Amino acid sequence: MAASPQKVSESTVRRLSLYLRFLEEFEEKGVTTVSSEELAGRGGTTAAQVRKDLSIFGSFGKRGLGYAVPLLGREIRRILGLSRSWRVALVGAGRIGAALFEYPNFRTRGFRIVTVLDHDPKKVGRLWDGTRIRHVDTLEETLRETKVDIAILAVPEEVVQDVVDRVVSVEIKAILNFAPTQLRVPNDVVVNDVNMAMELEALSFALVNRALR
Amino acid sequence: MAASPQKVSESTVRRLSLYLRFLEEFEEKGVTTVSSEELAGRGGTTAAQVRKDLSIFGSFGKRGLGYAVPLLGREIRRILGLSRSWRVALVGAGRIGAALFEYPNFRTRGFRIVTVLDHDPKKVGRLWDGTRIRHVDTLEETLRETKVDIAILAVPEEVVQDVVDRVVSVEIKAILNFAPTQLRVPNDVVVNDVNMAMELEALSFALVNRALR
DNA sequence: ACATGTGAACTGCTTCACAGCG
DNA sequence: CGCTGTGAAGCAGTTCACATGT
Repeated sequence: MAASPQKVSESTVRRLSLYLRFLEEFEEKGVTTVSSEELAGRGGTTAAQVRKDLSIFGSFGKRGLGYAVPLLGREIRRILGLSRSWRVALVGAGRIGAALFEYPNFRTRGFRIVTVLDHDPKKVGRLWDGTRIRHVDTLEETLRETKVDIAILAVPEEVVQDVVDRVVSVEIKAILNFAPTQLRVPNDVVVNDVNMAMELEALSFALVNRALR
Repeated sequence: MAASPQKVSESTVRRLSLYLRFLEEFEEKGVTTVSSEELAGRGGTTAAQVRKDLSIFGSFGKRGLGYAVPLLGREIRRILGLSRSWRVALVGAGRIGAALFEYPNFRTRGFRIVTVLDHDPKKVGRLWDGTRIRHVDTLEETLRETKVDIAILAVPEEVVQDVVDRVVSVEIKAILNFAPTQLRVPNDVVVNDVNMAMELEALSFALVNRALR
């Protein structure tokens, strides 16, 4: 049943994203049915885990057969909220901002960058693929006018908390943060961090402790 | 004591990175001692968690007092393997690669990008801040010659598995992957993924399910 | 007196194993 | 018969609470 799920762990959500990607690959190859075994085999998880993850949201499979690829794809998209498109603001048009703007996987998943803001007067006014860069001083008005749902922050760590406070003040509830700083936000706002230095540090730890495994 | 730790969870390692960052902030402010309470307060964790995390590796605090900031910083750097410097190769000099190359937090933590590789003949031969871009065809020789420890992959998903296989073939044991693909590697190789589309999808899910919290 | 270090209790995620159903 | 869906068991990570040491 597609009933209201009780509690969904962060890891389950991440795996759903993964399954969706695999399903799309299967779909391209013209595969119409997959088993939990096959879905698990592709990535780092188990068949039981796949079934548990999906069962939180309903029963999408056919016993003795498996899951219908296009149907399961649709269901996961719906669960993740990807059947609609999301309006995204990019704050910070530096190198990271530029890379993100070009990143093809955002668009294909329904994330539309409708707003770009920057501090640098030399960049303000420029057109990026049809989107005019506006000054970060106009953040509040701009985000309101362009009806932004999600803010991506690619600004220096020194200013990121200021930017967050302003983003939160216009009722934005979801933030993707690229600055290596722990943000303070009200607890109805969701923040996801992409911390590249932290990822390298985890690799460093793994290398040093390679012996004990 | 700094004895051989049994089992260290991924989350503990991530939090150590975080603590280190906070310690550096405290150090800048001239604070000489912090309690687990203060370390936890800064970021999203608890005092008990801080003490548990640290106790895996030794006892670095003084009862009744707290932790000496510079000492604990040194210890965490040692634990994470950050007392030495790591030689890093950047494969892919596109937008994401360029952003990463400029990213200041890599250098300050001892990650030195000593090698840049790209596919595009127009980019090969260029100097990026003293590092000459070499053709990805020379990957094996170049990584060996430049004694690379860690490879950062910022290449299109269509080619990433090929690149991984070649990187693995020259005995590199740590990979930071920016392509939205589950990589196949031997199990003595550690891979960390930075999947920005997945992060946005998690935000999408959170927005859709905001009601039930 | 105060904050660490740590066993014990708890919570939640993962794996197991099998009943249920096409 | 085969593979899903799921309660129960197992395991890992977190929180609690207090003994320990300065």
